Amino acid sequence: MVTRDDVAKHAGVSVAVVSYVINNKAIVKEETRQKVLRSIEALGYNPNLAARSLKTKRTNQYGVLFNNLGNPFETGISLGLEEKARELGQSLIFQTFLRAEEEKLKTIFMGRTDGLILLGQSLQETTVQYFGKLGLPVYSITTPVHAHPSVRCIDIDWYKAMTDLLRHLKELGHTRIAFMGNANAEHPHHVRYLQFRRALEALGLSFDPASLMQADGRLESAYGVMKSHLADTSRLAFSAIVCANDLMAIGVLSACKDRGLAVPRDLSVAGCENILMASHTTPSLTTIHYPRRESGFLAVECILRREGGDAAQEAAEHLEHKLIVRESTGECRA
Amino acid sequence: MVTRDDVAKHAGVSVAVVSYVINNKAIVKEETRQKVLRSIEALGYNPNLAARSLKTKRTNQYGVLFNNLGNPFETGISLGLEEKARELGQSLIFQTFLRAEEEKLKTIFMGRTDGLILLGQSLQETTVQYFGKLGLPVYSITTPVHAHPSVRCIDIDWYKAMTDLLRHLKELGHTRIAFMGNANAEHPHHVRYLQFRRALEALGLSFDPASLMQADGRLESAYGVMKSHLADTSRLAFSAIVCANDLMAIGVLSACKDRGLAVPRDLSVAGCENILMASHTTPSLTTIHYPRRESGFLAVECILRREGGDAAQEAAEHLEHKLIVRESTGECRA
DNA sequence: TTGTAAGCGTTATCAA
DNA sequence: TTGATAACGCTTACAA
Repeated sequence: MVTRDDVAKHAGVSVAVVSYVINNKAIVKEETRQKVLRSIEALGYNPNLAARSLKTKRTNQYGVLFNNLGNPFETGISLGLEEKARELGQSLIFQTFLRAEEEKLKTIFMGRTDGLILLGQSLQETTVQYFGKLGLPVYSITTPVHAHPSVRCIDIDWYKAMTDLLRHLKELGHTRIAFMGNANAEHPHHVRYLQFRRALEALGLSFDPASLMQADGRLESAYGVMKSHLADTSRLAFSAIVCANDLMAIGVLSACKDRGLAVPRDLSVAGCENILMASHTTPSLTTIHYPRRESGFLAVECILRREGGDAAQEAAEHLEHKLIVRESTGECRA
Repeated sequence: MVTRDDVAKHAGVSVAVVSYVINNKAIVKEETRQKVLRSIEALGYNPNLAARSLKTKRTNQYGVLFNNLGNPFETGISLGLEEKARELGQSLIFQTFLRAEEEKLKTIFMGRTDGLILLGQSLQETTVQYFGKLGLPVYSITTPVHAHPSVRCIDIDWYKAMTDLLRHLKELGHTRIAFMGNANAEHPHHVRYLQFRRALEALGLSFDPASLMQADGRLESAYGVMKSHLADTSRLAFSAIVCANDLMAIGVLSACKDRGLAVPRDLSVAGCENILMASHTTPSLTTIHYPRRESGFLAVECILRREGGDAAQEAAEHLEHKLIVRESTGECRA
């Protein structure tokens, strides 16, 4: 390996000067600077990042915890994260978050990371404190970590989003609207459920608890839940269903197809997130667009500047959702 | 930050002993070992990974270069990589590969990586040599880097896979079969195209050059190409089409739907890879299953053991594809 | 079985 | 404007 010492020797200067040149300290005489640069080029030298990190206490690496990269929603955010990180000269370490291995995070990231970005997880008290003590900022996309105000959250305004979607359904004549998703407090979809309920109420519609379809976010899960629901029920208690994400909506579509239910004639189906597939299903899916790339951008920008909560929150307010009306929602005929 | 020195002081031993304990050197007396462990626990100590890397020249990190994580195929492989890496205590740095920034890889990964895993890219001569000189192994999934035998490639046997698929189509009576994909030599789909042609020939079928539909792998691209092809053509010159990946096949399905072409009645459509969506389109998609997770496993296992080419190649031969017949292919009626 | 001390490749302080 | 040199936190001979 070519080290800075080799460069110094080759250029006939001291090791310090090489450092100065690399780090663009202005003090170096242009002539020596060129000499050093030529040596760097000639030897093919690249600074050892581990050594630099050790000295500077800065890694230019961030840990990204995801639940399931197979979910195009998380993937979309990751793409935004990666793009912005690269632009700003930062690297990302991607890891599946496993609750059982939360403790390991401390070990894995020690001295290797300048902060953490969560894609919907809720860390434990002690973990957050640990990183806080180390001065490592933690940002969360989509899921507020209520217990820890130090963890900043980046998300769209789900109340507004749900209001847009429900108003659309109401205008089509729907009054009995179901919800599919995981409504438990620890789940990332909890916020969506809560705001769905709030928006529903604000529009003067009531919610039948029996119309809460618990599914875990995966397509197969939604498919299974809907299929057995349709098997058990002679007549649906709702004319429209809002799914916490598009994957589940697609699962619902599949189940309806299997059971001979026509969408949107017999049932209107809406998703959230607007993943690519949402526009290529049959029928195509009405959904709420979530600015995934932009939220990734924002997270990296904020964490790099270590901006306090206010700035992040303010920026997050500019994260705009958008109602996308397609074929899967139609007039209520029931 | 708590360092090893703090632990040593707290436990009343020398720094070396702390290291011995951490690295499980057997020589430490059980009593002192416990004492040290208690101190580690009490202080909440975790070894600084940058410092360790600097000393040991081992990072337990691997760089993963992808083209587009938005593609579920790459995502699937990444999930396999991540799962196995975590199991083996390794971390992954994910980066989009940009040809224009290939040079930067040397800088970004210097001293921070034990090797590179490519998801379909072809690195330049100099880059490969650079990493070779550093002793960093490079593995490629799906795309052989012909110029560099040192870069090991992990892939399924596309000749066999295409033969299975084409035999299926032939049995349905198809003789005029189109191909959609990027057939250029540098593109990851090139292998699929080549083996498609070989398999076609081996089955005694001929290929009409006009039936090569160039699309870049994305759904939208395929959709556009197919749509304009259908607009320009009064009568299709083929009765079946094989797409180099499922995304494009889904785009073709969309285009057919838009143009009022019934699949598989008017046209049989097949994809490759068997992504999740392939079983949820209308009609569902006939395709070749690619063991994405397994190929990710294999890549990490091989790169960790720094296994030579033969072992990797042999292992890769156990990577089994599988023909999945669904609704999108049917009897030839033309 | 434990301790001392020399590095790993940097950065940064302080003199020169 | 440059050059010594002391860290950074760790591993690992080698000595004790």
